Amino acid sequence: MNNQNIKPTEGEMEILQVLWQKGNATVREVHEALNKKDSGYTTTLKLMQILHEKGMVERDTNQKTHIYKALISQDKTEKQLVTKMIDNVFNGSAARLVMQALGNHSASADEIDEIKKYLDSLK
Amino acid sequence: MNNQNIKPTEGEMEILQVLWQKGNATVREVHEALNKKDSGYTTTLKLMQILHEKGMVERDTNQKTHIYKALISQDKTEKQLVTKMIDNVFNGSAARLVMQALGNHSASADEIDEIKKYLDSLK
DNA sequence: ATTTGAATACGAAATAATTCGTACAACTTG
DNA sequence: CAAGTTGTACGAATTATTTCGTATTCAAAT
Repeated sequence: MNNQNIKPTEGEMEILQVLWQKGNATVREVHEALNKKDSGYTTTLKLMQILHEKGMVERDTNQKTHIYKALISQDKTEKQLVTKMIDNVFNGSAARLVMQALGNHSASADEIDEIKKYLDSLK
Repeated sequence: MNNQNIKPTEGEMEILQVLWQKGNATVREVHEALNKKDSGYTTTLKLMQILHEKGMVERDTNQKTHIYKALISQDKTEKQLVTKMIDNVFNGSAARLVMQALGNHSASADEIDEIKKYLDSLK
């Protein structure tokens, strides 16, 4: 089984988010998307280089300005993080996580409808 | 607003889990509950002392063997972690987290019903 | 051609988190 | 009471992560 140990750090996750959203991007694009006022350009660069070393992203180095792209799947990575949280924080109960997530009025009415539809589709 | 900055590390979270579950416990009880083969007793002790320094737990030191108890609320802490995950991993969409959680860890039919009821109550 | 700007490379400092070693105090028991 | 056991305290080593400084390269513009 393809049991790659995907474990991006928090900083790495932020970058992966951007790559997943944009498809591919340069360091500068990522850095600007993150809009971090507390850390510089070379920090973002370094993290992206580390992601590359770890095999989580690939890059096209044909041009001077390299273009990065995520190699690990967003879905798999999300699943892993959620599973870990369910186990570590909610003692294995997905339902508890869900209710905690919704209780905080962080979901809009539209989102709630979407979820209901999804629940129906599960049967 | 009581905006205490609760930010337990991963190791601290593991210990808090045990304390929330047991109500209160000694270092040894926590250590054994965690059943960590990769780190020793004094590591658990140290972490619990740090939790105390940070004000996240209290302890009764009347006896030689101290008795610890969580001071921060399980609910608030869970909310914070979930909110953080929604922001960091799911770009602010609680719905996406919920669907990831359900698609994965297939919740039981009962759990799904429970969640639906819960969704209705939110309107 | 020289300067300037934008890029990468990468070691190393700074910070955060975990783990351990060891000293010492307080029980327990033979 | 002496020896062994169990506990706390806590500095320091280790490991992980983030951040930066600086060298260097390449390309564009003067």
